[in-house]
Amino acid sequence: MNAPALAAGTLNPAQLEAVHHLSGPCLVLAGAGSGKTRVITHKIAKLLHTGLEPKQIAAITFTNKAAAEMRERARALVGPRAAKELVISTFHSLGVRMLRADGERIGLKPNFSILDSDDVLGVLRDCGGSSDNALARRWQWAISLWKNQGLDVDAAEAGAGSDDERVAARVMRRYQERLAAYQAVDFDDLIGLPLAMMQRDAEACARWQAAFGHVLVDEYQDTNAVQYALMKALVGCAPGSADSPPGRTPFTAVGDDDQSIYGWRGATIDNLKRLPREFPALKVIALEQNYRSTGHILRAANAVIASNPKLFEKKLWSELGEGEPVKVIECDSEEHEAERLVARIQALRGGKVGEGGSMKFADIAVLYRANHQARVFEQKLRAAQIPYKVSGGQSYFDRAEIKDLCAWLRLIVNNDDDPAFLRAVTTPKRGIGHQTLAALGEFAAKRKESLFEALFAPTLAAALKGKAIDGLHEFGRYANELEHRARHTTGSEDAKALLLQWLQDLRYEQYLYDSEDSDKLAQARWSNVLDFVDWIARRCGGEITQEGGTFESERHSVFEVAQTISIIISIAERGEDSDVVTLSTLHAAKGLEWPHVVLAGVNEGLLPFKGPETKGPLAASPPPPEGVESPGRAGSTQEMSAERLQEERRLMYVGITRAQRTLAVSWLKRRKRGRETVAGVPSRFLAEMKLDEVATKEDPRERLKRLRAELAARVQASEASAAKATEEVKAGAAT
DNA sequence: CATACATGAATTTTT
DNA sequence: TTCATGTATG
Repeated sequence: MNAPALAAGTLNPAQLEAVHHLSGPCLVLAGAGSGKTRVITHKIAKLLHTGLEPKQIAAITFTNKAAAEMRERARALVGPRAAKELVISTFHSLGVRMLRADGERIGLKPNFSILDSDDVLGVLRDCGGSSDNALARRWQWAISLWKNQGLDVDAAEAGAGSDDERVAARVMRRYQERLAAYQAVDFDDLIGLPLAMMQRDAEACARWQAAFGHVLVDEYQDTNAVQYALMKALVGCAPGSADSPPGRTPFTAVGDDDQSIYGWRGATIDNLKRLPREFPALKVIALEQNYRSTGHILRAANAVIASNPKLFEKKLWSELGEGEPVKVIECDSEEHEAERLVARIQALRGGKVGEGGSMKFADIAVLYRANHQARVFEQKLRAAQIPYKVSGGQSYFDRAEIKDLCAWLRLIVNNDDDPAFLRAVTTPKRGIGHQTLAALGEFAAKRKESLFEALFAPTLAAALKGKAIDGLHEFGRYANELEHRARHTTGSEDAKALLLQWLQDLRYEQYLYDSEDSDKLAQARWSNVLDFVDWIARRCGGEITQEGGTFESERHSVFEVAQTISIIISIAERGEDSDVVTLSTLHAAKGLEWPHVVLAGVNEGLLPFKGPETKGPLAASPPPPEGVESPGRAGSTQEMSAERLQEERRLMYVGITRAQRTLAVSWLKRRKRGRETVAGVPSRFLAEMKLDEVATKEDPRERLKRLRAELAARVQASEASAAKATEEVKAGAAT
């Protein structure tokens, strides 16, 4: 992917300018497919060349995947030694690094733990005294948005406009107290607390400002207010250092306002608007040559985005020729859409669409607005025996069995991590039930201690029955022992032995088989667990055997590895190289590209998305009074806000610009709405694409072929399922 | 009253 | 797909 059309090592004039502007603040407006990663990596190389140490260069991204990719690209340019030392990390990892080093200055123990969003949800349910998941999730969203805007509890409370918001603010106050008691932080704190630390502690602030000689920020348009503040603090705009500015650290922000699609989670384009004002010396460079798409595709993209107000003028062009016209596909229903799509994929495979010969499945992507749209496509692709993957499927680390084990690791790393304690103490079940834990919780709360600390209090005996106490003590002793061993076990071999022993102690495998009614599922989970063990063990270093020999790498204790666990990337998306069609949401597709792209469900209401009601985190707008019909139902009377519409338009723009060679856009003439089907309206964005040739109707011959293929697929599918069924019966009989 | 099953509805996502 | 709600049954 991202194959540059230029000869290796060559940059176009705009790219060169961006790379060579080293002395001051620089904003690179990188249009889609304009070679932005190239610019960043070349700039890193250039900075090294001018004498900066690798560890003085910070490149900040949003995802671990992007960071890994960037390091990889940099490695090709500057070699493995330098690449390894470059500080290429996400905002969050950088935050962790800062807090582990200096968190104590704001009262955070160095071994604080990081709550993932499920943990947070649990704590919030607890704090709010509600078992309603949906409600807790709204609180979670609201609190996260507040934090992303840099608001603390007091500010949130003061700004709360509705009753719902006041409740959320109250829950937030208790939530923050809990976090402090647990010595835990949530993901948003990983940005906010380092910022607070720099603002409150001049010494640490100066040290971090001196640490970097240049700061690069990728996907700058996705930054939120707090991330921007942290960036400014790092480059020397923090209040604490105003008296002695020895010159700010130069920085490079790279982004594209036309691809800003995360406003709903706190990203703000204000950060782009403010940059020229707050850094008058800012050099703005636009990258407008596109190396990805052909003329028809690019023209459609430009035409759509032209309807948005412009922050910076920018128009993409390419030298790749006109290519194929964009195709519009009209469909009778979602099923019909999926079938026509399958037909198209088969045609592409046969080399009948576009000029190219045999296409790989991996060259094709189907993009849509909302996850649930994938369902029909999956069904039809399976029926046609076309391999596919769905992006954004739940990550490896979301799986229950992995979370179980992570809870144990978190607990030994930070004994005060109560959510981890609760999960670990109950998995596997060891006869410690709700009663016991509730009593322990009350006891701990009274003493303002964590659950684990309370465990060994001599006075606990008064609150609990002897048997319960014994169970708890047994658990506590074991956790302590495990912690001790984890601290002193290094190297992958010993680590693996320790971890396997631990699983045996827990009888975890047995537990999986007991709690899962299908043995097959239990088996799959157990194999996940073993993968996890291997993965941790590998990170403990020591002798590693790889192709090409055996290496001695730096040794880490299991304890150290466990400390980093919640922030580390999931096991790389294995099987990424396999030849499968991609199904993805538009959001998840950002930054990726395919030779052939289909945008599905480009309907009014779906692509400029319009929910049943206007939504904010807490705007679960109360139902209108009896007899009053609220606007914005089936009839599209209620207009969405201009901001919202513009973000939807940018989403469309992102979708279009994912395509390299061919693009098809499909929409539904009829949509199901509850029980009845209603007429579908093509998205306004379709008209905005200003396509001149439109081939919308299904050709009768194509239709015949599709029907025949569909029939064959059904026969095949039923045969396959029959075969599978008999096999399962056989397998069942065997066991 | 609690559990089992069916039915329907569904923004977008990372850390 | 998942999640929550409603109905029917014990």
